[in-house]
Amino acid sequence: MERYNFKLTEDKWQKYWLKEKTFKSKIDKDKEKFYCLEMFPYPSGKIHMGHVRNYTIGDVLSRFKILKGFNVLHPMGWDSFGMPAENAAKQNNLNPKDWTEKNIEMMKSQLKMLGLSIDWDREISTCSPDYYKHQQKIFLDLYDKGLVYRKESYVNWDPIDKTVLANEQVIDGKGWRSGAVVERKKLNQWFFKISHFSEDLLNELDKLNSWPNKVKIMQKNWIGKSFGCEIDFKIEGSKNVKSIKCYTTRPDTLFGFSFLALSVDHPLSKYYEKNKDFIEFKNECSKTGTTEESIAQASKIGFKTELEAVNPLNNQSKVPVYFANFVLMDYGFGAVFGCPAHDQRDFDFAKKYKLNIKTVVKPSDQDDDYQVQNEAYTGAGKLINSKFLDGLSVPDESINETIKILEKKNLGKRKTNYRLKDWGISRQRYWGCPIPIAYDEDNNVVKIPEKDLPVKLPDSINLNTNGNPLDFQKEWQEVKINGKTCKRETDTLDTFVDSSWYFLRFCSAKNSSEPFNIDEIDYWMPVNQYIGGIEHAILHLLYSRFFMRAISLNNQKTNLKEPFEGLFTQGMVCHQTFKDENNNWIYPEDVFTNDGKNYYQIKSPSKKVIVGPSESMSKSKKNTIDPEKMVQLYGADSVRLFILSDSPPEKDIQWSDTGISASYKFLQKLWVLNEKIISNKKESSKFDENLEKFTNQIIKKFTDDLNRFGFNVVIASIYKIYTFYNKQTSKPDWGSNFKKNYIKILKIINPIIPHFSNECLYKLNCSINDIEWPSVDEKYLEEEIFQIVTQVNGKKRKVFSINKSTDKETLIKNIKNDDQMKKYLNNKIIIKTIYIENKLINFIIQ
RNA sequence: GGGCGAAUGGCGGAACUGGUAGACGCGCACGACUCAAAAUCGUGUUUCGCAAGAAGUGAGAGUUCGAUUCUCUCUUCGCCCA
Repeated sequence: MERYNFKLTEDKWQKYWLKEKTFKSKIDKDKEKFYCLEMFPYPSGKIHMGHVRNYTIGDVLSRFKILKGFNVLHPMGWDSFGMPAENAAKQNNLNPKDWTEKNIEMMKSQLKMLGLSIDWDREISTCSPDYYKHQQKIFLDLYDKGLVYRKESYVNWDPIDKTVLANEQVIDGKGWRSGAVVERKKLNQWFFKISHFSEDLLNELDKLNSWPNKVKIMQKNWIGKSFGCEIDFKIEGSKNVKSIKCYTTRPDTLFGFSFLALSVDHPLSKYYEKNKDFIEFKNECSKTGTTEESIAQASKIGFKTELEAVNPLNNQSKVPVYFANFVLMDYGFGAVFGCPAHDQRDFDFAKKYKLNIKTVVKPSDQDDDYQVQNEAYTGAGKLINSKFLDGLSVPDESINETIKILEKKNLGKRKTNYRLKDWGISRQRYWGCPIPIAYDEDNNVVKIPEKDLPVKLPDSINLNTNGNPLDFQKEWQEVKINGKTCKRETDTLDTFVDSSWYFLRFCSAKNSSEPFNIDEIDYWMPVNQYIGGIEHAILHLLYSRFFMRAISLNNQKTNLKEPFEGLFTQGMVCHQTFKDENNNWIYPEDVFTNDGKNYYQIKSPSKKVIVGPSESMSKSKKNTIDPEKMVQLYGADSVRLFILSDSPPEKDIQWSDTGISASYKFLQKLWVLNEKIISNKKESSKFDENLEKFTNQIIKKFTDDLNRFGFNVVIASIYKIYTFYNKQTSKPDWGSNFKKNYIKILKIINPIIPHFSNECLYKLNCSINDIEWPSVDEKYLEEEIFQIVTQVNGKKRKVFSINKSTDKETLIKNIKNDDQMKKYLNNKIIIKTIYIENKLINFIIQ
């Protein structure tokens, strides 16, 4: 008997799939389509276990759907623009393109080792001009639709590296590389008008029934719809300024008004441009980053003007006007009214500048003389100290009533506001998609004509520059458009743009004349199942939803809004962490143990290793396991089996050595069983009903579990199958229906361990090319004998095996007469008998 | 600070709409094979108890004939946002 040689087998079937183009997808309108997509990887060098988990889940689903008769599209590509390439190239004096392409080759070969059912003919790479030329076309289309605009906006500026930083490069307000305190700097930048769809993006979330609730809630909060009021505050103390417009969600606290705060970019700031103190203040403000978090954490500072704002509900009350660092021009009108008693930020500000703090809301369990003490009260209650508003219940009634009054007096109006801001897409980087725009001598925007697309990145580039390398490419910048000499835009697009439409490109991957073909997206879209990490729950998914809407806007040919019908977010892959006595991380492969408790370093076995908690695999903690090594050691099918087996896919999974080796051993056992079955020459004429029942029931459960992503339970079923069939083959008579059922089993395990299953089927002379998902014969799902649980006062006492045809009265009579049950029931009055058919009887006694 | 989620043996986890808690795997124990070990195979494995039996799904309450599942309060942990 041969041992299972996974190397030969996996190699054989991978070559077969490649040669036969098994997973090539074509439009076939007679078949129901299924578009399965996993988030495409960034080509960072090698695949990691997170990829293995993500792509295994998608692969099992794809293969399952193929066997179920769907026309499956399962493509793969590379999210290949981005900073790591630029950084790596800088460090090693390489070209980002070469670095990226090398990584893609490496990762592609690693993905192929996993035996994924990918249609590689549709492979795309976002850094290729073949891809980004279409992206530039889409950019120009959106520009024509008015969904793209240019405005001055702040960026995070690293004053030492003299470069713009992405939000994630700002750590605790400092540049990740230089450690310098990050400043705000104003630049002209391009924006997508995502806010045009705020309401629609919010509303349509309800229709995404196959998305995790969690993700929908996160998006909803991100869009942040709020109801409030726009108020005009009368201003005194200046001839030039009559009023200031302000947005607030809490107009009901107007009687607690004690200051008005403006953004330093508020139009009013022009009157202070020459004021030395103001300039200094503005400089101080620019030292805070641009994220909401950094603004929230920065200490609140203000610059007092001589102006006073009048309370619209009480002309007698006038309060000072400040410029303050915590007010953003992007939100509302760049002006907020301060009510310190009921907003913590306002409270802090008022304390600092010794402003009036007047309580106007009291909690329901407090008296009317309630006073806010050490912190603002933001909860519900009743209005007090607010004259004609007194007694209104906070928040709903009070807000609505106040707005009504303000509207009646023409002092303000109801307004809906969104937290969602327009999407800034300019990046001051080389390794991204060039923005297809130029500027003429008068700095007017000129579109690059479609015939001149793509605007290619220059191949040779000096990356060791301060700021954007493209700014130093004078020759590249120069372009003639309609006879006029223009200068190209040197900013490139945010890489989130690349991934906002790649799912469309897969439908027409090789189409060189257009980004996608309408007939093709009509057939394949939407993506039926999208699979990826929760970290993309907000931005990537929201941007993609925006793109689909932007493309469909005023489009005669398509009105698709939602790109992803189903979404699944998988958990992370974790592993134990190890440290030496000097607190340095150690790789798991440099560690050994004899008892599973004490760990030592392989290089110096006398040195004990400190075992830390299991955390998500990361290079910095050195707790990574290399998938390629695992595949070489145990085979792809073992790796696939293990990565699905130990935890539900939406939760984190612990990588374990014993776990992977258990999967490996199990396949060996399964192989031995298969060999035994192949070499069996015994004939049987006796139909085995039990075998038929087991097989049908397990197929039913298997199918249901696969449909609901219960992979870990599916694998438990595979183990059960082994045990059953192993016992069956130990019997003298296996049953005349043995082989038929066994082949069904080999088919249902095919999506999970495809190489193994193919090889077994092949050895049994079964056709590999048109495997069908086995159907279930309903008549074997029903049992004639039922286990009926008998309880007394809800406590389980005995389990009876009962024939299904037994009627209720006889059943209860028989159970009451059972010797063991008599112990509990004799001399007791039965008050009530609960009978659940074929399941349970509960006697309630006194 | 806000939102969302989770908590079940020594460990990872299972239990569809409330109805036999602990499937399946790991680990462990014992046995078989072996001179021996590894590998492999078999049996057992929630806790207490010799047993009958009792307790038991983070803690406490509630609804119910019956709660891992539903409701409330609390504790701890995780994720996201701030």
